Amino acid sequence: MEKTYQPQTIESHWYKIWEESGHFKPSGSGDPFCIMIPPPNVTGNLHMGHGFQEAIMDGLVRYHRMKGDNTLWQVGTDHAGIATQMVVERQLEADGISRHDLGRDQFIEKVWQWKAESGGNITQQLRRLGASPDWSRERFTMDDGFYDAVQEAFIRLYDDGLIYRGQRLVNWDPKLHTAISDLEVIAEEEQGHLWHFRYPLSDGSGHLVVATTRPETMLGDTAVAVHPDDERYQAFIGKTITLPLSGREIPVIADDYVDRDFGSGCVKITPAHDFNDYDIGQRHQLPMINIFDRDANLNTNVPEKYQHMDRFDARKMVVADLDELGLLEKVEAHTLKTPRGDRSGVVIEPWLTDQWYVSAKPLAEKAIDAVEQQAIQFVPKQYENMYFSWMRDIQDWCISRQLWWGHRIPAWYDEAGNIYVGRSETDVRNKHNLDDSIKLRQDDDVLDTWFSSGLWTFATLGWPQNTDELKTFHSTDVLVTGFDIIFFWVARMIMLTLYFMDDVPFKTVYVHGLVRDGQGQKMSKSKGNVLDPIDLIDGIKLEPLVTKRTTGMMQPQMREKIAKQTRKEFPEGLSAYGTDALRYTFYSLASTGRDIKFDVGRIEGFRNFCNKIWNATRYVLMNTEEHDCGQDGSDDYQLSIADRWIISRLQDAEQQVGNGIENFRFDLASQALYDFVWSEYCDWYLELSKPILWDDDAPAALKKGTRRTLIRVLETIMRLAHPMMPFITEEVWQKIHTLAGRQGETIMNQPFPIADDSQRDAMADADIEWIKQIIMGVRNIRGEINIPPGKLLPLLFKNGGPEDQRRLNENAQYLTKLANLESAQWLDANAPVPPSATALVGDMEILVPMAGVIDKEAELARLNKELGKLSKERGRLNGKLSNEKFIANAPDDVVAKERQKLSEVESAIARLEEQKGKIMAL
RNA sequence: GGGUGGUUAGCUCAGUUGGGAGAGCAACGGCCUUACAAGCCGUAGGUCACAGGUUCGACCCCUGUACCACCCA
Repeated sequence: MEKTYQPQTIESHWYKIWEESGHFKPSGSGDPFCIMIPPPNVTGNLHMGHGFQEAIMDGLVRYHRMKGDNTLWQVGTDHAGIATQMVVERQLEADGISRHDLGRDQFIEKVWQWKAESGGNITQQLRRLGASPDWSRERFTMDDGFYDAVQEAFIRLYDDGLIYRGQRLVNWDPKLHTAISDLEVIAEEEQGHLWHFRYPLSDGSGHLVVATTRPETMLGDTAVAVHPDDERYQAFIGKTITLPLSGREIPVIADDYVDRDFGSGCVKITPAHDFNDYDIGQRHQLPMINIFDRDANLNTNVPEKYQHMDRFDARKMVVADLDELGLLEKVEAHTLKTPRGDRSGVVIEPWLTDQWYVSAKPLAEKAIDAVEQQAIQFVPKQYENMYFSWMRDIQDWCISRQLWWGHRIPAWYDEAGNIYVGRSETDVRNKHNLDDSIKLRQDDDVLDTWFSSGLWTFATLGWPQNTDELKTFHSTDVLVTGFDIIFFWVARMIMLTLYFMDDVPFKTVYVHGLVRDGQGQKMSKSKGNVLDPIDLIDGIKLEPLVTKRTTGMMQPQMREKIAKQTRKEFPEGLSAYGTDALRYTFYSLASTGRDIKFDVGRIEGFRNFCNKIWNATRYVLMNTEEHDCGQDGSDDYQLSIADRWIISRLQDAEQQVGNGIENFRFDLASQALYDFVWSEYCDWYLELSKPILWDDDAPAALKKGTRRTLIRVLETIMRLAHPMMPFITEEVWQKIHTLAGRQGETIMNQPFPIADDSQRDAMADADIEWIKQIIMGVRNIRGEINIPPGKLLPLLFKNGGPEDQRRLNENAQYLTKLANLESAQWLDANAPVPPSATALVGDMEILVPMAGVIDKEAELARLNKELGKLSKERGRLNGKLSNEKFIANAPDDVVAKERQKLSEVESAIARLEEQKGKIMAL
């Protein structure tokens, strides 16, 4: 074996073998367990969020596979309407072609071509993370079967009266010319202004001052609103305003939506261009005046001088014109949340259009019930509140998009505008007895991508056919996802699945936090703080990293700052940490919080952990290969106290790791494993094995027992760790499993270790604890008073009981080796004691004679430090025990425990004081 | 404005019926000791955000405040 762990040489090797051997497919036996991957965007590249999510899912899937479950991890990608269409349009643009030049059919052809060439990027990256989904079942939301399922779903919902066409305000992207969902609108704080305008009353009795952040929309105002209880404006309610510039007469209305303390307390109402104003407009039956065209330029509903102007130019002109009329009262700087399209970056307009909607209320009722009845559970639980609050106030869902790439809406119109929904034009004609004399035209729009991904859990399993897979694996077990898409995806999956399957899509939703950088900042291209999981696996030099972070930026002026910051943070670039270390870092961060701060310092620690495992394996192999370690199942071996101890501790580790995974606490599982491997198996057990293996006089049966334990515990650790670190565990397991008496092709389908309480051994635990106490006591003396580590020391034992004496007799060889002793000698009660440095193990004193090695002052300092700690503890205990109420009220066992502690502390103080006196007297 | 989560060692985070504050990294001192210097040994470091309350006893339960983050309006 190499002397250090080299991840890159083993990862691709094992992944290829796993995939080719079909180990990712369901076994066909055992309880079904199924996870659906949240389908990544086909245009996407792997980011840290995917990395985290994949690590969790793969951990769960590998765990269940090892437990013997019939495990399916369904994989696939999402066609991502806007994103994909934009990618292809940009490519065409480079050749000077627009999609309109090509026409719809040819453009879609181009998209499929692009998908064939570049659409597999993200799935290749998933493989690098060690993900083990069943690739043979990979689906795409636009593939034929899925397309049919989506059409079917639309038609059924329409026929059942749950889909309708209507005119509403939508989030309109004036650049991409489509409605977009709330999820695709990013509202970020930007610096703007608050303009205060005087709106003259029609009766000439004065004016009202309205404040607005969007002056241009005043051309579409149809009212001014005040709060009904606002004393300042009572007299104005019911009067009218003559709207400047357009001269329209509009009413002053009262509505308690108005915030009296914001601006002047008077609000202009523009129902066609603001969501809140729309609601007010509905309540007061106000007319809606649409003043924008599809580019968000002003249309012909405004005075001629503003027509066809860009909205921002119009803003300037409106302000200037009002100023000139003496109607501009003041302008204040104002921070506001500006909605922008996350794809286009332009300001989104609320805009009145004809769209298709799903009636959400009837679907939501059952979806709320399912969570209330615990048919679906959220982990952590508090996300259920988020879900409920959204569900109980749900709005109808706009599902049409003005794009070409996507699931085309299966609706046809005749020339009179009648709507017919069906599987095809022929189907529609048959269904409604329409002959060829009636011209039909299919709706141009496609469906929201979330509509299709809402069917993901069952359409991937073959719905609408009632396939075996559907029967076996639906409903699925766990959905792993970020809280940011609870509304947009999770909630909609629940609604649609209940509707079509009369069943929940999944039983548990594990909601994880957002992966941020080490400072807690959201990772984003524009901030230049993005880490690519692949770079953490393979490593990247500084210059390529800088280049990567500074190319293709929306704001080139940031380039220098980002370059500087990157050079400062990663002067050496990033090391190649390997997949297992990356995954382990994710697990260690997978607690219940909402932010996952990814600190590069931590991944290094876990790469070192991999190296630790690697080197422990080297040690074990050196001592077991070519030896009888019971691999044939023979039982002529004897277990040492250390063997019994590590086996006992292993049960604890197995239990904690298993519990952690079952409860989605991968942080606790990974921590328990780390502690066991490093702090118990490596730090103590491997060291304790040496005195036996290196002792030529040790009995063969004892050596065999030690070898057997070394290899078998290591083999068990590999199985315990496999779900979290698949590669190194497979590599090591392949080298060691026959020595541990195991057979099999891969660790992937070996049994996951289950704790066995009969293997716990309280006596071994106590004896080893005693040994550790002594060794640590000697090491403390050594370290504190500067005795060279190589110096062999004589050690005396004083004032111990029979149990101490037994332990010393049985375990002297461990003490000698691990504490580097020259001798270990039991002192009788009245034997003379040389001046010594002392440590306490219970009532027993261990003594290192000072002659020649120990500095008097240093030892006094050490004793004083120890005494300081003890007397502080004594004060605390005395205070507690002299409190009568404590004695009266606390449970007896607690009181007894505190008394016991006090007596131990007092005895320790007495001994150390005595010791101190002796040393001072020297 | 409404809601949710958070505030524990210099940093990133654990702490599960209220009963002796922990880990990793960083720091300091000492070590190439035949698995591992990506290591070993030792040490130091915390009014558990703040203020009240309940309790014999509070990091933990209750109330309020401050700050941070996110969601909704």
